[in-house]
Amino acid sequence: MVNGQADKRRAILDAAIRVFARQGFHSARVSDVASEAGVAYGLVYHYFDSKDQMLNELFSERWSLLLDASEKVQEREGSVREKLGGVAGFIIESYRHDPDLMKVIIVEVTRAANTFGQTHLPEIRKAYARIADIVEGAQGAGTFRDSVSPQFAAMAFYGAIEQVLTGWIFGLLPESETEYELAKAHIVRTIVGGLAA
Amino acid sequence: MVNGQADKRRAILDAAIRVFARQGFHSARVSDVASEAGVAYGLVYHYFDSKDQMLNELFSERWSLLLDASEKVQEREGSVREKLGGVAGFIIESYRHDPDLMKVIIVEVTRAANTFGQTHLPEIRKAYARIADIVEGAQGAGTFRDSVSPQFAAMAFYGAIEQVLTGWIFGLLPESETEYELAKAHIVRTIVGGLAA
Amino acid sequence: MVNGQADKRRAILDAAIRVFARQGFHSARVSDVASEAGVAYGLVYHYFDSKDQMLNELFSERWSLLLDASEKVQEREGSVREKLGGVAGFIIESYRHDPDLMKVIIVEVTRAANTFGQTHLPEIRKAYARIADIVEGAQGAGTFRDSVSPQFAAMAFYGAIEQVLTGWIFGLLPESETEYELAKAHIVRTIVGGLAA
Amino acid sequence: MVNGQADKRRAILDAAIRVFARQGFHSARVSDVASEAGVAYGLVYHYFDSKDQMLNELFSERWSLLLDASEKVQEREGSVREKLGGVAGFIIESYRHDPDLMKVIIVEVTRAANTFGQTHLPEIRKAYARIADIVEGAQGAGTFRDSVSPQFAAMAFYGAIEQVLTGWIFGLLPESETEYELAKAHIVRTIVGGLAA
DNA sequence: CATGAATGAGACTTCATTCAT
DNA sequence: TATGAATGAAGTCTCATTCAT
Repeated sequence: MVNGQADKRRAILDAAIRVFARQGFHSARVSDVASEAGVAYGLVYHYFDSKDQMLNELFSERWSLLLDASEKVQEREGSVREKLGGVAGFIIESYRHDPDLMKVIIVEVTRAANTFGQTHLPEIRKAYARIADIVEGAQGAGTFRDSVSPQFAAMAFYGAIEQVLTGWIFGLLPESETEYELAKAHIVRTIVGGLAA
Repeated sequence: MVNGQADKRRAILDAAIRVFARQGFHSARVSDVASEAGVAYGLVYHYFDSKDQMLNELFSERWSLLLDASEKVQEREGSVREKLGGVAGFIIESYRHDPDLMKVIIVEVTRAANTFGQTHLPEIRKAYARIADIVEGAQGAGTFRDSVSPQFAAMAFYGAIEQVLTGWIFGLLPESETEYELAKAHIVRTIVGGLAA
Repeated sequence: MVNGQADKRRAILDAAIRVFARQGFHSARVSDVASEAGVAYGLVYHYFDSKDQMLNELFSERWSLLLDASEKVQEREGSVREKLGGVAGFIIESYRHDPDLMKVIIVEVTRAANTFGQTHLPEIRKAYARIADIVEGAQGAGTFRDSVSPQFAAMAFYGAIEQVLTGWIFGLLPESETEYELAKAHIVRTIVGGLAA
Repeated sequence: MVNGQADKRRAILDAAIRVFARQGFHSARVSDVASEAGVAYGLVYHYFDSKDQMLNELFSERWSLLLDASEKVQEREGSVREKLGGVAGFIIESYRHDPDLMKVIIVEVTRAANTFGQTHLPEIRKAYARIADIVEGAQGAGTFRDSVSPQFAAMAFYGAIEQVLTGWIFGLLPESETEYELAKAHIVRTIVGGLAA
């Protein structure tokens, strides 16, 4: 069975997503992941070196998609709004597609300033840089005012998105297919055009 | 000596801030806090019931100040910009005053969706509500367009601020007295007026 | 292929010698043995019941040769010196022929007072008895003084040899073809004639 | 209670000696040591960093005494026989005083070519060097023939002693106060004067 | 014969918390 | 108040062994 191997590995990783999302990485025991996946304890260690490695892999797997998407968005022709909309859209789609995974990534990696955040800082930084590039382009073209640095703007933009996801995660913002679509537009409009009437 | 007591308690709390900021809450041992404070192991348990309680206290202590400030800002006369500027200003001043504490609050509580985040959700929610109130007021007055919900706008605004702090924490944004001042203005201008020229 | 079977089995056993010698029995994993032998994990268990059994077999295989040799030496005509020289010679030749195997035998069995040492005590005891018999014969013939018991003398003699091997194993004594030959003579001369001038 | 601390630490170390001697280091669980000492599991780790450290300390503690004794013996005036007798005597007395400890040292360290043996090789080597020095002195004085190297002679001498201890440990040689005394004399006589009549 | 995925008991180590002094 | 020894539950990781293919 050629997929038997890959399937179990995937099953463990998927179980890890659910367990990490539910209990948090630190409170999640490896045995929780194993039983969630319906496999024996030791099999987890057959496929992964450590509990940490699972989280690392989960993060990198998803984050590299985000980086690829940001890359493409930036290279494509289009207005700033379209480009920033592409980035926001991808992140929100990622959440829509697998909210647990995005929760884990945000809560355990992106904001975990000490352990995993530090480990993946280069990858994280790259994503911010992509956004900053977009802003910088718009400033060069005169579409954006240049009173704020591109890096600052990138942080504000990304932070706004992440916090909306956090709102959904914590149950502070209403969640629905419509809301997801609205959010994409709203985020960009808020950051680009501002809240002012 | 009536202050001897208070001093030791304070010393432990302050040590906890430094240790939690440096190592993260989970990696920090109670003994680390004790030795950072220069007191004996067991004394921590004389003043606090548990390791968790220290973090809870640290959070609530600071967060209540934020709530108070938001309250006052809202009640005071002034433009939306001034009000939002007041909130952003208070948060950034909090970071300027004690970066370690704000780091701990953001990393370990505000974004920790499972444990402490859940515990303090009511308090956290209250802060978001204050911001939403300000937005709602501006929408009622016609100063803000009402295409986005006040709650959504509040999240975007707060998220932008928090991410700027995160940028400082991670060393992704330049940090200086000037930068702090600029940030206050930039955040409000970005969210209220947008990035567009 | 009747030898295909035997070959794989032998390959595993030989690999075990190298791995046990390199890492020690306890630190050696069955998978280490398998990969050293270039066979699959489970095949080890096709040929052997357990990890222990490999060591047991390794020991018994070699030790029985030593017992046979001691037997023959004892029965043969000759002086005590020649007989003891025969025993010492055989042990040193064993080391010369396969140092890893002798290292494993000495380190993991002969001196392992609790586990394998106990298991193989009867076989080990037999070897000491052969040496004691030789000494006893010499004492009966008046060639050796009888102030020490044959058992005691046997231990001293065997211990001297084993420690010389240990010296080679640990790199404490120089090792070369010449040294091996010298050692054979020196050991016997030292024990029989003493160090005194 | 000023000795309370030291007592518990000692008790654990002493318990470790008994447990390691009985079950062997690898088969001994830390919990076995703790319950043998009558203390809680965790207290072992209050006093020692690891299971290994206990063995290391046990070894070094005793071995340094042996080194000191060898040092003194060598410096003292006296014949070679007296000097070698001093060394053999000290080792045998060590065994008489605490057979379990000597068993552990020999079985788990002195002959454990891989882990602990390697760790303590410098200390072990020093002891052999002391004996070699004595032999060298006797060869220089013409008391000993110089056909064997001092190092070789030292190994043979030390090996003979250690094997006698091994004989006691394994129950292969009779053990009694008288036997201990006899052994001291016999070992030296055997190595110095030889077995020949 | 051969493979290597799957199992699960076992052991070390950590560390929050308690307690005697 | 203050100390730090003492407790023991909990969790990660290892690895011998089994088993389905």
